[in-house]
Amino acid sequence: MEIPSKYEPGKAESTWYKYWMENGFFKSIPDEREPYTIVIPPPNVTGVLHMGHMLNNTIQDVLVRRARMQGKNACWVPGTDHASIATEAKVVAKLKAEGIEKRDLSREEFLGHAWEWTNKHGGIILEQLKRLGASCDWDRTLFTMDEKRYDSVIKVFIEMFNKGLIYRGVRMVNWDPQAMTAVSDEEVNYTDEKSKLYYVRYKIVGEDGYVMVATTRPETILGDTAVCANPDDERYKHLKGKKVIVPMANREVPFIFDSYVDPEFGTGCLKITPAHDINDYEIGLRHKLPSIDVFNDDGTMSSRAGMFVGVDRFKAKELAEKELERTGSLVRVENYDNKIGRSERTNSVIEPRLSLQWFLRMKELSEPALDAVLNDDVQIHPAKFKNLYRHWMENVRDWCISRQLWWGHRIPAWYYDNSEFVVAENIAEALELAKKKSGNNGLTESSLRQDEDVLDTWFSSWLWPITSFDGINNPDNEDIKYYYPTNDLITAPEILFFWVARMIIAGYEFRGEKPFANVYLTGLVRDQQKRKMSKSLGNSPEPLDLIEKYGADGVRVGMLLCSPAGNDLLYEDSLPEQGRNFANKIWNAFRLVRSWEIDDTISQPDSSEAALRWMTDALNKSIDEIDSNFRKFRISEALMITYKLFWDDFSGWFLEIIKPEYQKPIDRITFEATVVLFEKLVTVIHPFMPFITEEIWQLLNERKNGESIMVTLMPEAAKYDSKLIASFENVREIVSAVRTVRKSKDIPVREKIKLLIRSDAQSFEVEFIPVISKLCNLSEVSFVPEKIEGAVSFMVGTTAYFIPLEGKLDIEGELEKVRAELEYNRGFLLTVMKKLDNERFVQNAPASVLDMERKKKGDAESRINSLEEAMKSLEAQS
RNA sequence: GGGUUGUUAGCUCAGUUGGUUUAGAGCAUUACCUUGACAGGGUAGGGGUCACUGGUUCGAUUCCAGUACAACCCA
Repeated sequence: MEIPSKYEPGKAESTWYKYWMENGFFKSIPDEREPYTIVIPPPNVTGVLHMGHMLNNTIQDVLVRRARMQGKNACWVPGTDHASIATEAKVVAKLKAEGIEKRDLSREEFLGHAWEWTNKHGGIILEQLKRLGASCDWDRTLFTMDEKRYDSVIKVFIEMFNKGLIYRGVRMVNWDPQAMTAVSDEEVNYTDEKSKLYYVRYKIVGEDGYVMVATTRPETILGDTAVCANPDDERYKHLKGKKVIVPMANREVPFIFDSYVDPEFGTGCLKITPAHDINDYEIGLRHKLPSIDVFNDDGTMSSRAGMFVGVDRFKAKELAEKELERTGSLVRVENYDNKIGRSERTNSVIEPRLSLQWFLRMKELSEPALDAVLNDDVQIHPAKFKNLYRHWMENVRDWCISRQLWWGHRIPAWYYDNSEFVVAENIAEALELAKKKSGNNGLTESSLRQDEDVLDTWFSSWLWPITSFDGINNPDNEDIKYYYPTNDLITAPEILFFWVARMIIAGYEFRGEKPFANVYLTGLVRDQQKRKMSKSLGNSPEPLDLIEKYGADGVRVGMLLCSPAGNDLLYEDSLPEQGRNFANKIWNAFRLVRSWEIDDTISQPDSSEAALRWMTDALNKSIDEIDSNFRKFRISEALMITYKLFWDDFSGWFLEIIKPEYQKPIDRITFEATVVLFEKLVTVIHPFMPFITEEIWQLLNERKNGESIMVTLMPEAAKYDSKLIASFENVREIVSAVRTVRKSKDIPVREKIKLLIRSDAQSFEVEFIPVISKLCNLSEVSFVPEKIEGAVSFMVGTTAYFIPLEGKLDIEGELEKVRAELEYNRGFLLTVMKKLDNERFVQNAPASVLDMERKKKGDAESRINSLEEAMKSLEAQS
C-alpha cells in the first residue's frame, strides 16, 4: 500500500482521541498504585481557547501522560471558573443588547440568565482542549459554582468567620463605578495619562491672604476637610492653628501639618479629602478629620457634595473648573502627566472610596505558606520566583473578599437590624443564631435580610485542589485521601499571588498540608513585538486554526520548544512549523523502515551490528538525560534531547548505516531490532506528540483492540557505555571530514576512495571501521606508520588520516588549510602554557585541573607535530 | 519613587556550587545537492571582546560592587 510522503495529522487525531475516550484511558479511580495528580487552572467560563491555554495545557498533558506511562495512577481534573466580574459584565451586556436592564431584574431572574449563559458557553474551552489531545478525566469535570464547590465555599467562610479571621470594615477600596463594585489592588492597572493640574486658592480665615493648593481633582474640593503642609516648610509655619475656607463649599476647615506632604510638589500645600484618596485617608485618620463622600456608587455626585448633585464625575470636573474660575478661586491650569488607575475588567477609572467590605485577616494565615516555599516543601520552578513570593507574603495585606455583584457565592450573613448580623449556612440556622444573639424570640425569617454581596472569585478557586476532591464537605473521603496533596500545578506567573499563594495558604489551613509539591510557572505568550497576545489587540492566532494547519502534535511541539519555564514565548508561525516538520520526519523514517523487505538468508553486516550497539546506548543515554531534565522541570530541554535523538541519531546516522542498498532486502536481525528501537523511540516521544506516535505504534506491529501506546510503560534508562558513545562521536567526525574532502575535491559519492589511518590496528578503535567504510563509500581502510605523500590529510583528535589522490591534489590549498590548523593549535597551546608556566597556578589548582591542562598540552603538541610534518612534506612537493 | 529578575550568535535560550581541548543548542542564514524515506529533506559552512567599568582570584561568561538598558511587581 502506498503511504503518502507527507504526514496528514487530521484523521489520526480524531481517530485516536475517540479510541482513547472509548477505552477509558483518561479515567482514574483510587487504587494501590502511586497517584499522580494535577488540577487544571480552571479557565473562565467567559473565555475561548487562547495561546496561553495551549501552552499551559500542553505542559500539563505532557506531565500527565508521562506519569501514566511510568505506571502511576494519573489523574488530571478539568474544570471551569465562574469569573464573577467578567461573567456578570458579559451577561449584563448581552441583556442590554436585548433591551433588558439589570436593575429591572430580580436577583433570581438575573441569576437565571447567568446560568443559562454559563451552560451555553462554559464548556467551550474544555471541548477545545480535546483537540489538543488533553488527557483529562472528563468524568470529573467541575465548576466553581456547582453544588459541592458552592457549599464548600460557604462552609469555609463560616468557619473562618467563627475563628475571627473574617471581619467587616470601612476601608478605602478601589471602586469601579461602571461595574459598581470594589476591585482588589491587583485588579487595577495604572497607566500614564495626560491630565491637568489645577492651582486653586483657599482664603485664610481672619486674614486677607490665601494659600494655594495644586490638585488634579477639583471636583473633590467639595469633600475637603483640611489643607495640609509639611511641618518643616517655612513658607507655611505662620498658618499654625489657622483655618481656611474651602472654595465652592464655603466650609471652614483646619490648616494642618503632616510630613507626608512633599514641599517640592506643586505649591507644597495639599488639600485633604479623606474619602477619596488613600493618602488623604491616612492623614485624616492621624488628624481625626471627618470624611465627606461626594460620589454615588455609579460615579455621579452625591447629595453630600452639595453641588452638581447627580452629575457624572467627569462632567462635574468641568463644572467645578468653571465654578472656580467664576468665583476667582482658580489661579491657573497646567498640563500634567499622572498615573491613572483603571479597572482591569471594565477599564473605567478607579475611584478610591470608603466602603464597608468583608475582609480576611492574612498575616497569621500566610505564615505556614511562606515557610512551605522557603523550605522547598512546595517548590517553585523556576526558583527565581521564590524571592517575589517571599516579598509578597512578608508584606501581605488583608484580603478584601466581598464584591458588589450577584454572580458568585453569596455571603452567608443575615442582618436582623441595620448593623447587627449573624453568619450561618442557611436562613433557618441564621434565625436561630439571631434569636440567641439578640435575645429577641419574636424574630422571623422575614425579619432577616441576607447580605447582597458575593465573594471574590479567588475565594472559591483558592480551595480548588481541595474542593476538586470534595475535601471540605467530606474531609475523609477516598478521593481526597488518595489524590491530595496533588503533585504539580502549572500556571502563569501573573497569578502567583492571586491564586497560587492563596491555594498554599488554604492547603495548610484546611488540610494541614500543602496543596501541591511543585509549581511550574510558564511564560506569557507574546507576539514578535513582545506584546501580550490578546483578543482585543487582535494579535493572537486562532488556536484551532493552528491545529488545523500544523496538526495538534506540531502545535504542541512548537509551544514547548521555545518556552523554558518562566520565560515569555515570542510566538511566530515558525514554531508550530518546526513541530510539523518533526512529525513529518518521524513519519518518513517510518515509511523507510516499513518499505524494507526481509531476507532470512542474508546475514547481518558488521556495520549494522555495530550501529545497533551504539544506537541502543545512545537511546539509553538520552532517556537518562530526559529523566533528569523532567525532574528539574526543564521540559523544553527534555523535548530538545528527544528531538535530536530521533532526528540526528536515529534518522541521520543509524538509519543511514543500516539502510540496505536500493531495492535490496535487509537481514532479519537488524530489521527486528530496528522495529524494537523504533517502538521505544515513539514511546519516549509520546507525551509530547501523542497522536503520530499512536498512529505509528499501531502500525509497527499487530495490535489488539484496546491496546495503546498511551498505556504502555515508558522505557527506563539502562546502563550505557560512555566510551562506546565517545568512540562513535569520533566516527562522526571522521565521516564528516571525509565528506568535506570529497566535496572540496569534487569526488562523487559513488566513486570509491581509500582511507589511510596513521595508527595501528591495536591502538585504534576498530569496531566502527565497517560503519566508516559504509558511510564514506570506501574501497579500503588501512593503517600506516608514516605520513603519506600525495594525499589529502586531516586530523581527528590526535590521529592523522589520509586520502590518496593521484594528481588531484591542490598543494597550495592544502598548505593553506594546514597553516590555519597550525595557527589555531599554536594559539591554543599558548593559552595552556600560560597556565602551566604560572607557578601559582601549578601550586594552587587542584590535581584534576592540572592533569587536564597537561593532557591538553600533550595533545596540542602532538597535533602540532603532525601538522608541521605535513607542512614540510607539502612544501617539498610545491 | 521602592523592590525583583534579567542582559551570552540575526531570533529564542542552555551553560548545574569559578578550571571540561581558546563559548553550546534549536530556528534563521550561505553554498552545493531534482537519483531510491523525507525539499516540510540532505551535506558542508559562516556567525559571539559572554551589556559596560572596576574588584576578588593562579584563573571570571560564572563571585562581588558600580553604571547603562529591559521586563515584571509594589506604591
